[in-house]
Amino acid sequence: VALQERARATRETIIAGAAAVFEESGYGSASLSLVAERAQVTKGALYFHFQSKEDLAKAVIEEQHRIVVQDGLTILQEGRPPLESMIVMCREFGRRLLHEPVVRGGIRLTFEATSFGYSVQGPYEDWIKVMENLAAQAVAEGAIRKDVSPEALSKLVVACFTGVQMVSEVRTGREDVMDRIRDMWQILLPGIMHDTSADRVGRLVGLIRMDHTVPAGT
Amino acid sequence: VALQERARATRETIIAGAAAVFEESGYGSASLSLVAERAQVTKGALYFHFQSKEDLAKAVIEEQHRIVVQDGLTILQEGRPPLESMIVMCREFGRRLLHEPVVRGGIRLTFEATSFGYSVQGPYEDWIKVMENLAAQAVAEGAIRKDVSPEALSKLVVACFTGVQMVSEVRTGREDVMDRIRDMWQILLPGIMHDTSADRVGRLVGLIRMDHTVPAGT
Amino acid sequence: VALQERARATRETIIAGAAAVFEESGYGSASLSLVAERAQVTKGALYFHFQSKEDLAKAVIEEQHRIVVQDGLTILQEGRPPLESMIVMCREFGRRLLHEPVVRGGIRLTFEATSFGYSVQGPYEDWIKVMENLAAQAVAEGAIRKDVSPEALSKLVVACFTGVQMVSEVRTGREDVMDRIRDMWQILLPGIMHDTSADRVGRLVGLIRMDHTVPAGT
Amino acid sequence: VALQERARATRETIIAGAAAVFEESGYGSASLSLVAERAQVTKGALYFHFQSKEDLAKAVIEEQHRIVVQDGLTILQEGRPPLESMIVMCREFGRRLLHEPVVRGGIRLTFEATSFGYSVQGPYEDWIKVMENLAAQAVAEGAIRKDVSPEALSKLVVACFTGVQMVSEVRTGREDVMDRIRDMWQILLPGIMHDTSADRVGRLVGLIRMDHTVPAGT
DNA sequence: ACGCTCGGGACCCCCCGTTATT
DNA sequence: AATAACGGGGGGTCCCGAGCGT
Repeated sequence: VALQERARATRETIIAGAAAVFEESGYGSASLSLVAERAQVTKGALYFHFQSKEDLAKAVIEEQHRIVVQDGLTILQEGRPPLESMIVMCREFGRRLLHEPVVRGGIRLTFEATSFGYSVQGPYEDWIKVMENLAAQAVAEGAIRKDVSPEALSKLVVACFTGVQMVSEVRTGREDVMDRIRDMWQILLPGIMHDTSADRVGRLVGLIRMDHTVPAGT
Repeated sequence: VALQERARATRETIIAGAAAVFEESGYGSASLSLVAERAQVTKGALYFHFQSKEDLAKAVIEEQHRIVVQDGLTILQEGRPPLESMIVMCREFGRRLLHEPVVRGGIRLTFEATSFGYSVQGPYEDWIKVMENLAAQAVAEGAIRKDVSPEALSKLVVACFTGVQMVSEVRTGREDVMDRIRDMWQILLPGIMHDTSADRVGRLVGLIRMDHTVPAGT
Repeated sequence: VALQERARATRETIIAGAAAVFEESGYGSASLSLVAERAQVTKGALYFHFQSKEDLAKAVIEEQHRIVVQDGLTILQEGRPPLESMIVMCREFGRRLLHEPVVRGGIRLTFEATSFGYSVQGPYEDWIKVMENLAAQAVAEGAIRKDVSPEALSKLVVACFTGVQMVSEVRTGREDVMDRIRDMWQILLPGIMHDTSADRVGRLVGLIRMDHTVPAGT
Repeated sequence: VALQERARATRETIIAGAAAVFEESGYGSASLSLVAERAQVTKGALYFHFQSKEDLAKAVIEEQHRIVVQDGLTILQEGRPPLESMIVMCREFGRRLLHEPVVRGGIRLTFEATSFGYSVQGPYEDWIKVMENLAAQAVAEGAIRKDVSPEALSKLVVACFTGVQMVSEVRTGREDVMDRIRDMWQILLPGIMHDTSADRVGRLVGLIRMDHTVPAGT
């Protein structure tokens, strides 16, 4: 098992290196030589753990998805009100994009998935589904107005978050991403909430702060 | 001058071919050989008009920007109410993404700009600025509520549109992009308008239909 | 004829530029684009005057040969003693190598003649023949000993000069070429002259000084 | 270690092929494809052993230098009189130029070193130094006259040999190189030796014959 | 006559993603 | 899992000619 343990560690090192290189260069422009160098591994090791460049890219995406899903589950288990959960999930995802290279690389690969043979529909459907459930609960609870379609809202939240994060990347290298996420909810909430008092909106928006601690574990 | 005319035509053919290839494969995985083949041009011609692959990618992005800016100017000249202009701009951009290969390719390249050496901040700032002006006018007019920040709103609209379009690409190959744009405004408008009556909101959202004709010229 | 005059000037400009580029890069690594740029001429002009890269290289060699032959004739017409003529010819060739780009380029091309299809035997035979005649005269005159073969001596002088100049190029960028030519004769003369008194040798060697004027015309 | 052995063999095969191609075409006109073909190796192998064309050219030069230096050491160890050693070294170098492709290629590259980024001063200084030591010893011994400068003589011998060999290459494809080397010493010796009797000179010049065996090993 | 614009293909060097062999 | 080697294009660009001005 000691060997297996070492293999697992190597594998993760490679994924981390690959994520970094893919994030910088994109799939097509990334070179496995550079990945090997970054991960302090020979190409032989690389090909021992992954069948191909595609395979490696998929592994990065999957690892990224795993991390984000794990974050989501943690939040769900905290038993917050559903609308609050939606907001906190965006916050945590934003944080991962700021600090977790694997997530950064995975996200870039997600939008280059046609460069290799990979469908990223699954992860998106997953995330939309989670948001839709929360939205429906929030409507049932009365936090969100009854004339708001949970389906349309969930899709919008996911899309809007995606765009906010990407435009932040392009404009500021994601420096302002947390601020933009807060602005997003600041504008979205008055359009969907039942009680649009500045107080209630402000309390929810206030959940998005940069000085919160990152949840432990990956 | 006949020569110059031929050269211009060749250049445009190449840009069109390049846009198509870049859209399919992304920057790094695109091959100039394929571009040449697609554009029915030899590498010699390609080399005559563009110094490098980077140069070609930049030309595609710039051509895309040119088209979109032109669309925006046309809309501004139609003298619509500002909020309506914002919505119509999104609609027209969406249409371009559906039907104009150069715009599709340019947009993909925009998000891979770190693969080659190019800053795409400019175009984004431009677009945000236009939106901000319109938003400020709409606030002044009374269409948008006074407690909505034109700055934050414009950034959100641009980011949200970006995300909507990208997620639509990933999920449905952009088949549902016009619907998602309509949903976006359907949810945004009640949060920012002064008069949120279903009637007023509905009339604005109704501007986004697929059966409108595309404005002539590129 | 005015046009022809312009053409001739252009042609010579091109040869000068080509010589410079060939000297720096060698035949194979030289690019006609760079030649055109150096000569401030378009590729069209270049191809009007020369059929091919080979053709251009040959033109440079021939121009170089023409210059050197012209120098030789001038020296012969000065009516010096034959051994003195041999020495002065080496001196003048050395000067050309220091100051005349066409000669520098031509010489480099001479030793890369197998890279393009060109035989440089002719120029060498010419030069050896001239030297052989002078050597024979010097023997007849009694300046050179009778047991020295004019044939062998002439070949050696040409070869030795060639080597001296090339090694000087490699070692010092030809900075010390005149000194090395003087050393060459300093060592050669005592082995071939009839009267090897330091005085006579010194007088001949003294002909090689850098402060002489270059013969006018090219 | 078996692997390393194979790699070493491959590397040497490549160098040999490269030397042959460089000799025929010169650096700039040589193609790595042809090198690979000649050496019966794929481009991948070539890239594995050498980083670039420049790198390959340098390796050829260095291998050539190694061979020649080795020859020189062998001769020094034979304990001949110094002047004889100088002559025998020229003879052996001449033989290498006739029969050893790596040396032929290396020498051509030496004079095209500005085509790639390489300084060949080192090898020349080395050789001059060796010759200078021998010349000084010969002067001390009384074989060479005291008024001959070892420094100037060594430079001339190296330069003269270089020229003799290059002119022989240009004029006869090096067919007559051994004869020209003999002529060179035939003319040089009477100018530098103490005892210029035909007997002594003839015995030394007689060392240069083509029917001697080549020293074993490379 | 002289020259330039534009484009045609053919490689070239590089190096990449991959596979044997050990 | 490291060493060694495989081929196949990758982007680039070179040499050159067709066609049009002047």
